[in-house]
Amino acid sequence: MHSNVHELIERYLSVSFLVNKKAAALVKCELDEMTNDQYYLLRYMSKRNVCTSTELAAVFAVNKSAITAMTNRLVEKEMIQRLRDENDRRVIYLSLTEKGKRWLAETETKIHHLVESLITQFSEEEIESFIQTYEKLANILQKLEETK
Amino acid sequence: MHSNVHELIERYLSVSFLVNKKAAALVKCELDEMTNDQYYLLRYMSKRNVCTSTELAAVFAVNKSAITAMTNRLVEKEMIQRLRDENDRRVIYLSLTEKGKRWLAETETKIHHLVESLITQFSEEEIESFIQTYEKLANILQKLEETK
DNA sequence: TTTAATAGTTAAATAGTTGAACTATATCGA
DNA sequence: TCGATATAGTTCAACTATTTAACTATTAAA
Repeated sequence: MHSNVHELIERYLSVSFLVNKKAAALVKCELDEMTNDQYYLLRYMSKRNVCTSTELAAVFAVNKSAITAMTNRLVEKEMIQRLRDENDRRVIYLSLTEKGKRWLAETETKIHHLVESLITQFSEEEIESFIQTYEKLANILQKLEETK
Repeated sequence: MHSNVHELIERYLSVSFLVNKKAAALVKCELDEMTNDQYYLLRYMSKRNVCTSTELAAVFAVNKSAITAMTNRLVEKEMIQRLRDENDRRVIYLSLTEKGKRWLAETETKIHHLVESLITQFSEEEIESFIQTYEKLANILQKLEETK
């Protein structure tokens, strides 16, 4: 039983590494002139509608200065815009521009086709339970962070 | 049924992104003076015992010049060494030094404890079937690459 | 034996990241 | 109300990771 846990951990480390790298490479092929991080940033911002640097730093698990650099590049590309809060002038809201929304919509279509071609090779039950476990793991990681 | 697939894809994209970022941040905490990529590189090389730049480039899904840069840094840190093949003088074999082996062994212990604390929150059956699906996905991605 | 292919490196450019120091603004307690 | 403290975000220097194109060296193939 104990050595089994050890083996499961090894398998998990190897497979998660491999899938991450290969999936990132596939996603990248669909992103003309944009990077994977830029895609995920726009994707997250689009879901939240509006958000702040501090929030992004927490979600991406990086320093705020990394977010400043990334958002600067996205502002230059006219994909997002900054808007200062008039009540609390420390905070700056980030949101997608029309160009950013257009690009994201087109890209999401491509990425969905890509993921669909992979996901449909599994039964619906298998994928459903896979994602459920994955989401449990995400929750555990989220809570772990909150306790620190 | 069809809109369900769409939703599954969305859930997969969100959860895989989140887990990747949070897990990478946790792994990083255990790696003093080394980066996540450097850890995974040493880990892979250790499993293969000896390998080449070309092989690493394929596994990491990056250009060979990226591997040259990464291995240069690891040679500087005395974690790996280069050895030219005497039969085919184009190829250079990469392998861990004693220092590299020592560091990796210590680090693997830490990472295993980390993953164990997460993995043991699931039943053995749940983890087993999760990893099995994950491995199927890895195989699909591997084959997809080979056909290209 | 010229020509192809293969293995790896170099160099310039760009993206992502950290950590420390910084500006500006808001909040809180005496 | 004022002075200390906290919060939001930026700047800068240093570094890692990556790509693309041009390159060297070596091997294989016509």
